[in-house]
Amino acid sequence: MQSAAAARLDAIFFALSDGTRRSILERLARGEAGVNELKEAFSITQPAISRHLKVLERARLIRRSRDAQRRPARIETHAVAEAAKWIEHYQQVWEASYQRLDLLLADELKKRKRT
Amino acid sequence: MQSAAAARLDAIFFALSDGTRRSILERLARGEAGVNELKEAFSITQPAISRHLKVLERARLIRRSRDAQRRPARIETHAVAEAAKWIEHYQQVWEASYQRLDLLLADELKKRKRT
DNA sequence: ACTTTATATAATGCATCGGTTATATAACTA
DNA sequence: TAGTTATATAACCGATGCATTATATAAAGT
Repeated sequence: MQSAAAARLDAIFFALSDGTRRSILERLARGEAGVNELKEAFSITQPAISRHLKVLERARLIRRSRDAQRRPARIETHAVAEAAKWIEHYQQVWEASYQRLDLLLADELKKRKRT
Repeated sequence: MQSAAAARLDAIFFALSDGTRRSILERLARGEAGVNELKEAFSITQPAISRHLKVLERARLIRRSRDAQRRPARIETHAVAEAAKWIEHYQQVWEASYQRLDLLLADELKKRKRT
């Protein structure tokens, strides 16, 4: 079984892998919105929007609240920060390895000059 | 039709949405590896590894080269930077909106104090 | 030429995606 | 209670995902 952290990253990156969902997030970053408002902005049906929101909710990229019949969605910042953290860590590991390689090559050059 | 940039982000985030693929990337961040070496590290079959590499290649998260029969994979840094950039931009937009909301609330408070 | 090694591809099975239409539910309104 | 509004859920469809096993290809070695 995967770790819980890995499963969360799965859900987050998967949610971000769809252009419509990223657009929804960008819309929500400017303020909360309900299903109907989003439906207008993206010309797909209401059920399609509801399902996208469910995916975003599963990844905890959004939270939903209640306002009479409306169930406005709003951004939850923690999840995307998790994704950012993974990327950052990954880049650091790569950077470290790249620098080691750099030294290795420099070393190799020195040896060749000597012989 | 989606923009080319959006399609690239789709591919990148999708590639990152699988734990095995992220692990492969982390392994590759420490140095190039061929299909067989990866197969040992992750207990899945060789065709499964080949397919994961294809997904990573499609997202341009890796490049492959040739070394006799081996086709070692290595990290390509540009793609993950694109993902990082989207996240950063998104966070900034959210931050801006959050600050506007802050001001709005502060304003609202002032009004209430006055009345 | 034959064998070995490394990898790719095809065929298959089962699950999930992303959209649709049709229908159900929940919350308010007259 | 009946009607309206906002959203959710179910059923379906065609496409795709991810794993498997079996087979093909590419490059070297003998």
